[in-house]
Amino acid sequence: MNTKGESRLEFSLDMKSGVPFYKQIIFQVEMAIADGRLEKGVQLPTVRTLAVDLSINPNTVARAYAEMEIRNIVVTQQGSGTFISDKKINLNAIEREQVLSQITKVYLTKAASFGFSLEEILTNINDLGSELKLKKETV
Amino acid sequence: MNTKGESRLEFSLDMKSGVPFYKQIIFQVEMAIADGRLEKGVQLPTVRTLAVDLSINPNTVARAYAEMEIRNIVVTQQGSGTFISDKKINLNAIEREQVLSQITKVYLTKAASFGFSLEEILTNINDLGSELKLKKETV
Amino acid sequence: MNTKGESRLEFSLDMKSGVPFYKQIIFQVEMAIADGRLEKGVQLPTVRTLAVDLSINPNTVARAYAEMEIRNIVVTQQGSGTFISDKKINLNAIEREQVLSQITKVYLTKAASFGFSLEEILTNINDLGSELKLKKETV
Amino acid sequence: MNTKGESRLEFSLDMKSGVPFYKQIIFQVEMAIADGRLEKGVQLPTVRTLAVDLSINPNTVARAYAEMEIRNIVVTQQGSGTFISDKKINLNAIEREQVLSQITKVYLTKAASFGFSLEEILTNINDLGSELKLKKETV
DNA sequence: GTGGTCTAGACCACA
DNA sequence: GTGGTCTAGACCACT
Repeated sequence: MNTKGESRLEFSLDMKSGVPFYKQIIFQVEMAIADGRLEKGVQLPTVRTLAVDLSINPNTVARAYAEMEIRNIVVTQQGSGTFISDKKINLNAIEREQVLSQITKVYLTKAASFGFSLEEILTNINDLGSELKLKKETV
Repeated sequence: MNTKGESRLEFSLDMKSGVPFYKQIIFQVEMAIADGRLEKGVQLPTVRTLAVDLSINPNTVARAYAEMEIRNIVVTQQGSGTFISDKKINLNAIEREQVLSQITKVYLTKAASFGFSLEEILTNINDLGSELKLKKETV
Repeated sequence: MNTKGESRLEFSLDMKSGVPFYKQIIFQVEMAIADGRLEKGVQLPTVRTLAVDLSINPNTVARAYAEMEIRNIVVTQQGSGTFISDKKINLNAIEREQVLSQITKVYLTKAASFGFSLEEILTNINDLGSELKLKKETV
Repeated sequence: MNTKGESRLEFSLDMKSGVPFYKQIIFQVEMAIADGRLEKGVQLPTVRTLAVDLSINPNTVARAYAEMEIRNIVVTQQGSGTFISDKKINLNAIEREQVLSQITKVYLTKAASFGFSLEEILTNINDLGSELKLKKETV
Protein backbone atom coordinates (compact mmCIF):
# COMPACT_ATOMS: atom_id res chain seq x y z
CA MET A 1 0.00 0.00 0.00
CA ASN A 2 1.31 3.39 -0.92
CA THR A 3 2.11 5.83 1.79
CA LYS A 4 1.94 9.42 0.63
CA GLY A 5 5.35 10.81 -0.15
CA GLU A 6 6.67 7.68 -1.73
CA SER A 7 6.34 6.59 -5.32
CA ARG A 8 5.74 3.03 -6.44
CA LEU A 9 5.58 3.89 -10.11
CA GLU A 10 7.12 1.37 -12.45
CA PHE A 11 8.87 3.08 -15.32
CA SER A 12 9.76 1.35 -18.54
CA LEU A 13 11.31 2.43 -21.80
CA ASP A 14 10.72 1.32 -25.34
CA MET A 15 14.26 1.53 -26.65
CA LYS A 16 13.23 0.89 -30.26
CA SER A 17 10.29 3.23 -30.74
CA GLY A 18 12.36 6.22 -31.71
CA VAL A 19 10.56 8.24 -29.06
CA PRO A 20 13.16 10.05 -26.95
CA PHE A 21 13.72 8.46 -23.56
CA TYR A 22 13.09 11.69 -21.71
CA LYS A 23 9.74 12.11 -23.44
CA GLN A 24 8.74 8.59 -22.50
CA ILE A 25 9.52 9.35 -18.87
CA ILE A 26 7.51 12.57 -18.93
CA PHE A 27 4.58 10.80 -20.55
CA GLN A 28 4.59 8.06 -17.93
CA VAL A 29 4.53 10.60 -15.14
CA GLU A 30 1.70 12.50 -16.83
CA MET A 31 -0.27 9.28 -17.23
CA ALA A 32 0.28 8.37 -13.61
CA ILE A 33 -0.98 11.77 -12.52
CA ALA A 34 -3.97 11.54 -14.84
CA ASP A 35 -5.09 8.19 -13.44
CA GLY A 36 -4.35 8.97 -9.83
CA ARG A 37 -1.32 6.79 -9.21
CA LEU A 38 0.68 9.93 -8.49
CA GLU A 39 -0.68 12.86 -6.60
CA LYS A 40 0.54 16.17 -5.24
CA GLY A 41 3.57 15.96 -3.04
CA VAL A 42 4.60 12.43 -3.90
CA GLN A 43 8.32 12.09 -4.50
CA LEU A 44 9.59 10.72 -7.78
CA PRO A 45 12.51 8.30 -7.78
CA THR A 46 15.82 10.11 -7.58
CA VAL A 47 17.57 10.91 -10.81
CA ARG A 48 20.31 8.41 -10.16
CA THR A 49 17.95 5.66 -9.02
CA LEU A 50 15.73 5.93 -12.05
CA ALA A 51 18.77 6.09 -14.32
CA VAL A 52 20.02 2.80 -12.88
CA ASP A 53 16.56 1.22 -13.07
CA LEU A 54 16.17 2.12 -16.72
CA SER A 55 19.83 1.55 -17.55
CA ILE A 56 20.22 5.00 -19.03
CA ASN A 57 22.40 7.99 -18.31
CA PRO A 58 21.45 10.11 -15.29
CA ASN A 59 21.55 13.21 -17.48
CA THR A 60 18.70 11.83 -19.53
CA VAL A 61 16.53 11.40 -16.45
CA ALA A 62 17.59 14.83 -15.23
CA ARG A 63 16.49 16.26 -18.54
CA ALA A 64 13.04 14.72 -18.20
CA TYR A 65 12.72 16.07 -14.66
CA ALA A 66 13.95 19.51 -15.73
CA GLU A 67 11.39 19.68 -18.50
CA MET A 68 8.63 18.66 -16.12
CA GLU A 69 9.78 21.37 -13.73
CA ILE A 70 9.49 23.99 -16.47
CA ARG A 71 6.03 22.67 -17.29
CA ASN A 72 5.04 22.90 -13.61
CA ILE A 73 4.36 19.19 -13.43
CA VAL A 74 6.90 18.72 -10.65
CA VAL A 75 8.87 20.89 -8.28
CA THR A 76 12.43 20.12 -7.30
CA GLN A 77 13.98 20.94 -3.99
CA GLN A 78 17.73 21.11 -4.23
CA GLY A 79 19.23 18.40 -2.15
CA SER A 80 16.03 16.64 -1.25
CA GLY A 81 14.36 15.46 -4.40
CA THR A 82 11.70 15.91 -7.03
CA PHE A 83 8.01 16.04 -6.13
CA ILE A 84 4.69 16.13 -7.94
CA SER A 85 3.43 19.72 -7.90
CA ASP A 86 -0.08 21.00 -7.38
CA LYS A 87 -0.17 22.61 -10.78
CA LYS A 88 -3.42 24.36 -11.37
CA ILE A 89 -4.44 25.71 -14.68
CA ASN A 90 -6.98 28.48 -14.59
CA LEU A 91 -8.89 28.92 -17.77
CA ASN A 92 -12.18 30.64 -18.33
CA ALA A 93 -15.02 28.90 -20.15
CA ILE A 94 -14.13 30.19 -23.59
CA GLU A 95 -10.48 29.32 -23.22
CA ARG A 96 -11.41 25.85 -21.97
CA GLU A 97 -13.51 25.30 -25.06
CA GLN A 98 -10.71 26.44 -27.34
CA VAL A 99 -8.11 24.28 -25.66
CA LEU A 100 -10.26 21.18 -25.76
CA SER A 101 -11.19 21.67 -29.40
CA GLN A 102 -7.60 22.18 -30.34
CA ILE A 103 -6.29 19.00 -28.77
CA THR A 104 -9.32 17.03 -29.93
CA LYS A 105 -8.80 18.11 -33.54
CA VAL A 106 -5.21 16.96 -33.46
CA TYR A 107 -6.27 13.65 -31.99
CA LEU A 108 -9.10 13.01 -34.45
CA THR A 109 -7.00 13.94 -37.45
CA LYS A 110 -4.36 11.51 -36.35
CA ALA A 111 -6.83 8.73 -35.63
CA ALA A 112 -8.47 9.29 -39.00
CA SER A 113 -5.15 9.09 -40.80
CA PHE A 114 -4.75 5.63 -39.28
CA GLY A 115 -8.16 4.61 -40.57
CA PHE A 116 -10.10 4.51 -37.34
CA SER A 117 -13.83 5.26 -37.42
CA LEU A 118 -15.75 7.50 -35.07
CA GLU A 119 -17.39 4.37 -33.65
CA GLU A 120 -14.07 2.79 -32.75
CA ILE A 121 -12.78 6.04 -31.30
CA LEU A 122 -15.74 6.55 -29.01
CA THR A 123 -15.60 2.97 -27.77
CA ASN A 124 -11.92 3.29 -27.08
CA ILE A 125 -12.33 6.54 -25.20
CA ASN A 126 -15.07 5.12 -23.03
CA ASP A 127 -12.86 2.19 -22.14
CA LEU A 128 -9.74 4.20 -21.42
CA GLY A 129 -11.65 7.05 -19.81
CA SER A 130 -12.79 4.74 -17.03
CA GLU A 131 -9.36 3.20 -16.69
CA LEU A 132 -7.73 6.60 -16.32
CA LYS A 133 -10.32 7.53 -13.71
CA LEU A 134 -11.27 10.65 -15.59
CA LYS A 135 -14.04 12.43 -13.78
CA LYS A 136 -17.31 11.65 -15.54
CA GLU A 137 -19.02 15.00 -15.37
CA THR A 138 -18.05 18.62 -15.44
CA VAL A 139 -18.03 20.16 -11.98
CA MET B 1 -15.11 5.87 -52.83
CA ASN B 2 -11.67 5.07 -54.19
CA THR B 3 -11.17 4.49 -57.83
CA LYS B 4 -8.24 2.23 -58.33
CA GLY B 5 -5.15 4.15 -59.25
CA GLU B 6 -5.84 7.21 -57.16
CA SER B 7 -5.20 7.75 -53.48
CA ARG B 8 -7.53 9.62 -51.15
CA LEU B 9 -5.43 9.03 -48.07
CA GLU B 10 -5.29 11.90 -45.62
CA PHE B 11 -1.87 12.10 -44.06
CA SER B 12 -1.18 13.91 -40.82
CA LEU B 13 1.95 14.52 -38.85
CA ASP B 14 2.50 14.96 -35.15
CA MET B 15 5.23 17.59 -35.21
CA LYS B 16 5.91 17.30 -31.49
CA SER B 17 5.88 13.59 -30.80
CA GLY B 18 9.55 13.11 -31.53
CA VAL B 19 8.68 10.36 -33.98
CA PRO B 20 10.54 11.03 -37.24
CA PHE B 21 8.32 12.37 -39.97
CA TYR B 22 9.32 9.72 -42.48
CA LYS B 23 8.38 6.99 -40.00
CA GLN B 24 4.99 8.59 -39.42
CA ILE B 25 4.36 8.60 -43.16
CA ILE B 26 5.41 4.99 -43.56
CA PHE B 27 3.25 3.92 -40.67
CA GLN B 28 0.20 5.65 -42.07
CA VAL B 29 0.66 3.93 -45.41
CA GLU B 30 1.05 0.58 -43.68
CA MET B 31 -2.09 1.14 -41.64
CA ALA B 32 -4.03 2.10 -44.76
CA ILE B 33 -2.89 -1.02 -46.57
CA ALA B 34 -3.70 -3.19 -43.57
CA ASP B 35 -7.27 -2.00 -43.34
CA GLY B 36 -7.96 -1.89 -47.05
CA ARG B 37 -7.97 1.85 -47.70
CA LEU B 38 -4.99 1.36 -49.98
CA GLU B 39 -4.58 -1.63 -52.23
CA LYS B 40 -2.17 -2.88 -54.84
CA GLY B 41 -1.61 -0.50 -57.70
CA VAL B 42 -3.03 2.60 -56.05
CA GLN B 43 -0.83 5.62 -56.61
CA LEU B 44 0.54 7.59 -53.67
CA PRO B 45 0.69 11.38 -53.90
CA THR B 46 3.84 12.66 -55.54
CA VAL B 47 6.73 13.54 -53.31
CA ARG B 48 6.29 17.21 -54.03
CA THR B 49 2.52 17.19 -53.47
CA LEU B 50 2.73 15.43 -50.14
CA ALA B 51 5.58 17.65 -49.02
CA VAL B 52 3.45 20.72 -49.70
CA ASP B 53 0.41 19.17 -47.98
CA LEU B 54 2.37 18.38 -44.85
CA SER B 55 4.52 21.51 -44.97
CA ILE B 56 7.70 19.52 -44.77
CA ASN B 57 10.78 19.20 -46.90
CA PRO B 58 10.41 17.05 -50.05
CA ASN B 59 13.55 15.21 -49.04
CA THR B 60 11.73 13.90 -46.01
CA VAL B 61 8.88 12.52 -48.11
CA ALA B 62 11.38 11.09 -50.57
CA ARG B 63 13.10 9.34 -47.74
CA ALA B 64 9.85 7.75 -46.58
CA TYR B 65 9.09 6.56 -50.08
CA ALA B 66 12.62 5.24 -50.52
CA GLU B 67 12.37 3.32 -47.28
CA MET B 68 9.03 1.85 -48.31
CA GLU B 69 10.49 0.83 -51.62
CA ILE B 70 13.31 -0.99 -49.83
CA ARG B 71 10.71 -2.76 -47.72
CA ASN B 72 8.72 -3.66 -50.83
CA ILE B 73 5.69 -1.74 -49.63
CA VAL B 74 5.65 0.42 -52.74
CA VAL B 75 7.21 0.34 -56.17
CA THR B 76 8.39 3.43 -57.99
CA GLN B 77 7.85 3.59 -61.72
CA GLN B 78 10.24 6.10 -63.16
CA GLY B 79 8.33 8.94 -64.65
CA SER B 80 4.86 7.90 -63.56
CA GLY B 81 4.90 7.79 -59.79
CA THR B 82 4.87 5.63 -56.68
CA PHE B 83 2.39 2.77 -56.33
CA ILE B 84 1.34 0.35 -53.65
CA SER B 85 2.91 -3.06 -54.24
CA ASP B 86 1.26 -6.36 -53.39
CA LYS B 87 3.13 -6.83 -50.16
CA LYS B 88 0.82 -8.03 -47.42
CA ILE B 89 0.75 -5.89 -44.30
CA ASN B 90 -0.51 -7.95 -41.44
CA LEU B 91 -2.07 -5.95 -38.71
CA ASN B 92 -4.72 -7.88 -36.88
CA ALA B 93 -7.53 -6.54 -34.73
CA ILE B 94 -5.44 -6.65 -31.58
CA GLU B 95 -2.63 -4.62 -33.12
CA ARG B 96 -5.12 -2.08 -34.45
CA GLU B 97 -6.55 -1.80 -30.98
CA GLN B 98 -3.10 -1.16 -29.50
CA VAL B 99 -2.37 1.60 -31.96
CA LEU B 100 -5.64 3.35 -31.21
CA SER B 101 -5.20 2.93 -27.46
CA GLN B 102 -1.78 4.46 -27.60
CA ILE B 103 -2.87 7.68 -29.31
CA THR B 104 -6.03 7.83 -27.24
CA LYS B 105 -4.03 7.59 -24.02
CA VAL B 106 -1.86 10.51 -25.07
CA TYR B 107 -4.97 12.51 -25.88
CA LEU B 108 -6.84 11.68 -22.68
CA THR B 109 -3.82 12.34 -20.51
CA LYS B 110 -3.47 15.76 -22.02
CA ALA B 111 -7.18 16.48 -21.67
CA ALA B 112 -7.09 15.28 -18.06
CA SER B 113 -4.23 17.62 -17.27
CA PHE B 114 -6.57 20.47 -18.17
CA GLY B 115 -9.28 19.03 -16.00
CA PHE B 116 -11.73 18.10 -18.73
CA SER B 117 -14.37 15.53 -17.85
CA LEU B 118 -15.27 12.47 -19.90
CA GLU B 119 -18.60 14.13 -20.62
CA GLU B 120 -16.99 17.21 -22.15
CA ILE B 121 -14.57 15.12 -24.14
CA LEU B 122 -17.24 12.90 -25.67
CA THR B 123 -19.41 15.87 -26.57
CA ASN B 124 -16.48 17.58 -28.20
CA ILE B 125 -15.51 14.51 -30.17
CA ASN B 126 -19.02 14.03 -31.47
CA ASP B 127 -19.13 17.64 -32.59
CA LEU B 128 -15.74 17.66 -34.23
CA GLY B 129 -16.08 14.12 -35.58
CA SER B 130 -18.92 15.23 -37.83
CA GLU B 131 -17.20 18.44 -38.76
CA LEU B 132 -14.01 16.67 -39.75
CA LYS B 133 -16.08 14.13 -41.71
CA LEU B 134 -14.73 11.05 -39.96
CA LYS B 135 -16.29 7.88 -41.23
CA LYS B 136 -18.95 6.81 -38.73
CA GLU B 137 -18.49 3.07 -38.75
CA THR B 138 -15.71 0.57 -39.15
CA VAL B 139 -15.52 -0.92 -42.64
CA MET C 1 19.79 48.29 -40.18
CA ASN C 2 18.06 45.05 -39.30
CA THR C 3 16.27 43.18 -41.98
CA LYS C 4 13.51 41.01 -40.61
CA GLY C 5 14.56 37.41 -40.31
CA GLU C 6 18.07 38.15 -39.20
CA SER C 7 19.27 38.80 -35.69
CA ARG C 8 21.92 41.31 -34.76
CA LEU C 9 21.70 40.63 -31.06
CA GLU C 10 24.95 40.78 -29.18
CA PHE C 11 25.09 38.12 -26.51
CA SER C 12 27.47 38.22 -23.61
CA LEU C 13 28.07 36.07 -20.57
CA ASP C 14 29.14 36.94 -17.08
CA MET C 15 31.30 33.92 -16.34
CA LYS C 16 31.73 34.83 -12.68
CA SER C 17 28.23 35.69 -11.57
CA GLY C 18 27.27 32.15 -10.71
CA VAL C 19 24.18 32.54 -12.88
CA PRO C 20 23.97 29.55 -15.23
CA PHE C 21 25.01 30.35 -18.77
CA TYR C 22 21.81 29.01 -20.27
CA LYS C 23 19.75 31.26 -17.99
CA GLN C 24 21.78 34.28 -19.02
CA ILE C 25 21.09 33.48 -22.66
CA ILE C 26 17.36 33.10 -22.03
CA PHE C 27 17.26 36.37 -20.12
CA GLN C 28 19.00 38.25 -22.90
CA VAL C 29 16.54 36.95 -25.45
CA GLU C 30 13.63 37.89 -23.20
CA MET C 31 15.06 41.38 -22.74
CA ALA C 32 15.53 41.79 -26.46
CA ILE C 33 11.94 40.79 -27.08
CA ALA C 34 10.70 43.12 -24.34
CA ASP C 35 12.45 46.14 -25.79
CA GLY C 36 11.70 45.37 -29.42
CA ARG C 37 15.15 44.36 -30.67
CA LEU C 38 13.75 40.92 -31.45
CA GLU C 39 10.33 40.36 -32.87
CA LYS C 40 8.23 37.50 -34.16
CA GLY C 41 9.87 35.41 -36.82
CA VAL C 42 13.41 36.68 -36.38
CA GLN C 43 15.98 33.92 -36.40
CA LEU C 44 18.32 33.49 -33.47
CA PRO C 45 21.96 32.67 -34.13
CA THR C 46 22.48 28.96 -34.70
CA VAL C 47 23.40 26.84 -31.73
CA ARG C 48 26.91 26.26 -33.01
CA THR C 49 27.48 29.89 -33.96
CA LEU C 50 26.42 31.23 -30.60
CA ALA C 51 28.46 28.56 -28.82
CA VAL C 52 31.57 29.70 -30.69
CA ASP C 53 30.78 33.37 -30.07
CA LEU C 54 30.41 32.84 -26.36
CA SER C 55 33.16 30.23 -26.16
CA ILE C 56 30.91 27.70 -24.52
CA ASN C 57 29.75 24.20 -25.33
CA PRO C 58 27.03 23.91 -28.00
CA ASN C 59 25.00 21.76 -25.63
CA THR C 60 24.70 24.69 -23.27
CA VAL C 61 23.26 26.90 -25.99
CA ALA C 62 21.00 24.06 -27.10
CA ARG C 63 19.74 23.79 -23.56
CA ALA C 64 18.85 27.48 -23.47
CA TYR C 65 17.04 27.19 -26.79
CA ALA C 66 15.23 24.03 -25.68
CA GLU C 67 14.00 25.74 -22.52
CA MET C 68 12.78 28.72 -24.51
CA GLU C 69 10.96 26.36 -26.84
CA ILE C 70 9.15 24.76 -23.89
CA ARG C 71 8.25 28.23 -22.65
CA ASN C 72 6.91 29.15 -26.10
CA ILE C 73 9.40 31.98 -26.45
CA VAL C 74 10.85 30.49 -29.62
CA VAL C 75 9.94 27.81 -32.10
CA THR C 76 12.52 25.56 -33.69
CA GLN C 77 12.28 24.13 -37.15
CA GLN C 78 14.39 21.04 -37.49
CA GLY C 79 17.12 21.67 -39.94
CA SER C 80 16.48 25.33 -40.49
CA GLY C 81 16.91 27.10 -37.19
CA THR C 82 15.37 28.72 -34.14
CA PHE C 83 12.94 31.61 -34.44
CA ILE C 84 11.15 34.03 -32.12
CA SER C 85 7.58 32.83 -31.71
CA ASP C 86 4.40 34.87 -31.57
CA LYS C 87 3.60 33.70 -28.07
CA LYS C 88 0.38 35.16 -26.85
CA ILE C 89 -0.78 34.94 -23.30
CA ASN C 90 -4.47 35.29 -22.78
CA LEU C 91 -5.45 36.30 -19.30
CA ASN C 92 -8.66 37.84 -18.11
CA ALA C 93 -8.66 41.01 -16.02
CA ILE C 94 -8.63 39.25 -12.65
CA GLU C 95 -5.85 36.89 -13.66
CA ARG C 96 -3.85 39.83 -15.02
CA GLU C 97 -4.17 41.59 -11.70
CA GLN C 98 -3.06 38.52 -9.79
CA VAL C 99 -0.09 37.88 -12.03
CA LEU C 100 1.11 41.46 -11.84
CA SER C 101 0.74 41.64 -8.07
CA GLN C 102 2.62 38.39 -7.65
CA ILE C 103 5.65 39.40 -9.66
CA THR C 104 5.61 42.91 -8.22
CA LYS C 105 5.62 41.58 -4.66
CA VAL C 106 8.63 39.43 -5.38
CA TYR C 107 10.40 42.40 -6.92
CA LEU C 108 9.62 44.85 -4.13
CA THR C 109 10.59 42.39 -1.43
CA LYS C 110 13.90 41.85 -3.11
CA ALA C 111 14.52 45.56 -3.67
CA ALA C 112 13.64 46.27 -0.04
CA SER C 113 16.04 43.63 1.18
CA PHE C 114 18.77 45.55 -0.64
CA GLY C 115 17.75 48.75 1.07
CA PHE C 116 16.19 50.61 -1.82
CA SER C 117 13.41 53.09 -1.11
CA LEU C 118 10.13 53.42 -2.95
CA GLU C 119 11.42 56.71 -4.35
CA GLU C 120 14.51 55.11 -5.87
CA ILE C 121 12.47 52.23 -7.23
CA LEU C 122 9.95 54.44 -8.98
CA THR C 123 12.68 56.58 -10.51
CA ASN C 124 14.49 53.52 -11.73
CA ILE C 125 11.37 52.01 -13.25
CA ASN C 126 10.55 55.19 -15.08
CA ASP C 127 14.04 55.31 -16.53
CA LEU C 128 14.17 51.67 -17.56
CA GLY C 129 10.56 51.57 -18.62
CA SER C 130 11.27 54.09 -21.35
CA GLU C 131 14.46 52.34 -22.34
CA LEU C 132 12.66 49.02 -22.70
CA LYS C 133 10.00 50.71 -24.76
CA LEU C 134 7.26 49.43 -22.54
CA LYS C 135 3.94 50.68 -23.76
CA LYS C 136 2.91 53.60 -21.57
CA GLU C 137 -0.77 52.95 -21.21
CA THR C 138 -3.06 49.99 -21.00
CA VAL C 139 -4.82 49.31 -24.28
CA MET D 1 14.17 52.27 14.14
CA ASN D 2 17.19 50.10 14.87
CA THR D 3 18.58 49.93 18.33
CA LYS D 4 22.20 49.00 18.25
CA GLY D 5 22.73 45.33 18.91
CA GLU D 6 19.60 44.13 17.20
CA SER D 7 19.01 43.52 13.55
CA ARG D 8 15.81 44.39 11.72
CA LEU D 9 17.07 43.32 8.34
CA GLU D 10 14.51 41.64 6.12
CA PHE D 11 16.14 38.93 4.09
CA SER D 12 14.62 37.54 0.93
CA LEU D 13 15.69 34.80 -1.43
CA ASP D 14 15.10 34.38 -5.11
CA MET D 15 14.65 30.64 -5.26
CA LYS D 16 14.71 30.52 -9.04
CA SER D 17 17.52 32.84 -10.01
CA GLY D 18 20.18 30.19 -9.88
CA VAL D 19 22.22 32.39 -7.56
CA PRO D 20 23.33 30.28 -4.58
CA PHE D 21 21.35 31.02 -1.46
CA TYR D 22 24.42 31.66 0.67
CA LYS D 23 25.64 34.24 -1.83
CA GLN D 24 22.29 35.99 -1.78
CA ILE D 25 22.46 36.21 2.00
CA ILE D 26 26.00 37.56 1.96
CA PHE D 27 25.10 40.14 -0.65
CA GLN D 28 22.16 41.39 1.32
CA VAL D 29 24.29 41.84 4.41
CA GLU D 30 26.91 43.69 2.40
CA MET D 31 24.29 45.97 0.91
CA ALA D 32 22.85 46.69 4.34
CA ILE D 33 26.28 47.57 5.72
CA ALA D 34 27.05 49.74 2.72
CA ASP D 35 23.94 51.86 3.12
CA GLY D 36 24.00 52.03 6.88
CA ARG D 37 21.15 49.74 7.80
CA LEU D 38 23.66 47.52 9.57
CA GLU D 39 26.61 48.85 11.49
CA LYS D 40 29.43 47.52 13.62
CA GLY D 41 28.31 45.41 16.51
CA VAL D 42 24.76 44.76 15.33
CA GLN D 43 23.79 41.14 15.78
CA LEU D 44 22.60 39.08 12.85
CA PRO D 45 19.73 36.63 13.34
CA THR D 46 20.86 33.25 14.57
CA VAL D 47 21.54 30.59 12.00
CA ARG D 48 18.49 28.65 13.07
CA THR D 49 16.18 31.69 13.09
CA LEU D 50 17.19 32.83 9.64
CA ALA D 51 16.94 29.29 8.28
CA VAL D 52 13.36 29.06 9.50
CA ASP D 53 12.53 32.53 8.17
CA LEU D 54 13.82 31.70 4.72
CA SER D 55 12.66 28.08 4.76
CA ILE D 56 16.10 26.78 3.92
CA ASN D 57 18.52 24.41 5.52
CA PRO D 58 20.47 25.79 8.52
CA ASN D 59 23.66 24.53 6.92
CA THR D 60 23.12 26.95 4.09
CA VAL D 61 22.84 29.90 6.48
CA ALA D 62 25.81 28.62 8.43
CA ARG D 63 27.81 28.54 5.23
CA ALA D 64 26.92 32.16 4.46
CA TYR D 65 27.95 33.24 7.96
CA ALA D 66 31.16 31.22 7.76
CA GLU D 67 32.04 32.82 4.46
CA MET D 68 31.36 36.29 5.86
CA GLU D 69 33.54 35.50 8.84
CA ILE D 70 36.38 34.54 6.51
CA ARG D 71 35.90 37.82 4.68
CA ASN D 72 35.90 39.73 7.99
CA ILE D 73 32.41 41.02 7.39
CA VAL D 74 31.15 39.51 10.62
CA VAL D 75 32.66 38.06 13.75
CA THR D 76 31.22 35.11 15.60
CA GLN D 77 31.35 35.17 19.35
CA GLN D 78 31.03 31.64 20.61
CA GLY D 79 27.85 31.29 22.55
CA SER D 80 26.45 34.74 21.96
CA GLY D 81 25.98 35.07 18.22
CA THR D 82 27.19 36.64 15.01
CA PHE D 83 27.91 40.37 14.82
CA ILE D 84 28.78 42.87 12.15
CA SER D 85 32.49 43.68 12.25
CA ASP D 86 33.98 47.05 11.40
CA LYS D 87 34.98 46.11 7.90
CA LYS D 88 34.11 48.86 5.45
CA ILE D 89 31.93 47.84 2.56
CA ASN D 90 32.35 50.31 -0.22
CA LEU D 91 29.42 50.52 -2.52
CA ASN D 92 29.07 53.89 -4.09
CA ALA D 93 26.02 55.47 -5.67
CA ILE D 94 26.84 54.09 -9.10
CA GLU D 95 27.16 50.54 -7.84
CA ARG D 96 23.88 50.86 -5.95
CA GLU D 97 22.27 52.07 -9.14
CA GLN D 98 23.58 49.06 -11.04
CA VAL D 99 22.22 46.61 -8.53
CA LEU D 100 18.79 48.20 -8.62
CA SER D 101 18.81 48.38 -12.41
CA GLN D 102 19.63 44.72 -12.66
CA ILE D 103 16.72 43.52 -10.57
CA THR D 104 14.41 46.08 -12.11
CA LYS D 105 15.27 44.89 -15.60
CA VAL D 106 14.40 41.32 -14.67
CA TYR D 107 11.12 42.51 -13.25
CA LEU D 108 10.18 44.74 -16.17
CA THR D 109 11.10 42.09 -18.70
CA LYS D 110 8.83 39.63 -17.00
CA ALA D 111 6.02 42.16 -16.73
CA ALA D 112 6.46 43.08 -20.39
CA SER D 113 6.17 39.45 -21.40
CA PHE D 114 2.66 39.50 -19.92
CA GLY D 115 1.87 42.70 -21.77
CA PHE D 116 1.59 45.01 -18.78
CA SER D 117 1.94 48.71 -19.45
CA LEU D 118 4.14 51.13 -17.57
CA GLU D 119 0.98 52.72 -16.19
CA GLU D 120 -0.28 49.47 -14.69
CA ILE D 121 3.13 48.67 -13.27
CA LEU D 122 3.54 52.01 -11.54
CA THR D 123 0.05 51.85 -10.07
CA ASN D 124 0.67 48.39 -8.79
CA ILE D 125 3.98 49.34 -7.23
CA ASN D 126 2.48 52.30 -5.45
CA ASP D 127 -0.26 50.11 -4.04
CA LEU D 128 1.99 47.30 -2.95
CA GLY D 129 4.79 49.60 -1.86
CA SER D 130 2.59 51.03 0.89
CA GLU D 131 1.21 47.66 1.80
CA LEU D 132 4.66 46.13 2.14
CA LYS D 133 5.76 49.16 4.17
CA LEU D 134 8.69 50.10 1.98
CA LYS D 135 10.49 53.16 3.20
CA LYS D 136 9.40 56.09 1.06
CA GLU D 137 12.62 58.00 0.72
CA THR D 138 16.29 57.31 0.49
CA VAL D 139 18.12 57.81 3.79
C1' DG E 1 22.96 11.68 -0.18
C1' DT E 2 19.93 15.13 -3.42
C1' DG E 3 19.58 17.87 -7.99
C1' DG E 4 22.13 21.43 -11.29
C1' DT E 5 25.55 22.89 -14.65
C1' DC E 6 28.91 22.26 -17.99
C1' DT E 7 32.03 19.91 -21.20
C1' DA E 8 33.26 16.67 -24.89
C1' DG E 9 32.00 13.97 -28.30
C1' DA E 10 29.03 10.56 -30.86
C1' DC E 11 25.17 9.76 -33.81
C1' DC E 12 20.49 10.86 -35.76
C1' DA E 13 16.82 13.58 -38.28
C1' DC E 14 15.88 17.12 -41.26
C1' DA E 15 16.67 21.21 -45.09
C1' DG F 1 24.33 23.05 -43.06
C1' DT F 2 20.29 23.01 -39.09
C1' DG F 3 18.62 21.21 -34.33
C1' DG F 4 17.85 16.75 -31.20
C1' DT F 5 19.26 12.90 -28.31
C1' DC F 6 22.29 10.39 -25.60
C1' DT F 7 26.48 9.10 -23.12
C1' DA F 8 30.33 9.81 -19.90
C1' DG F 9 32.26 12.20 -16.57
C1' DA F 10 33.61 16.41 -13.85
C1' DC F 11 32.41 19.75 -10.43
C1' DC F 12 29.07 22.60 -7.72
C1' DA F 13 25.14 23.69 -4.45
C1' DC F 14 22.31 22.10 -1.05
C1' DT F 15 20.14 18.49 2.74
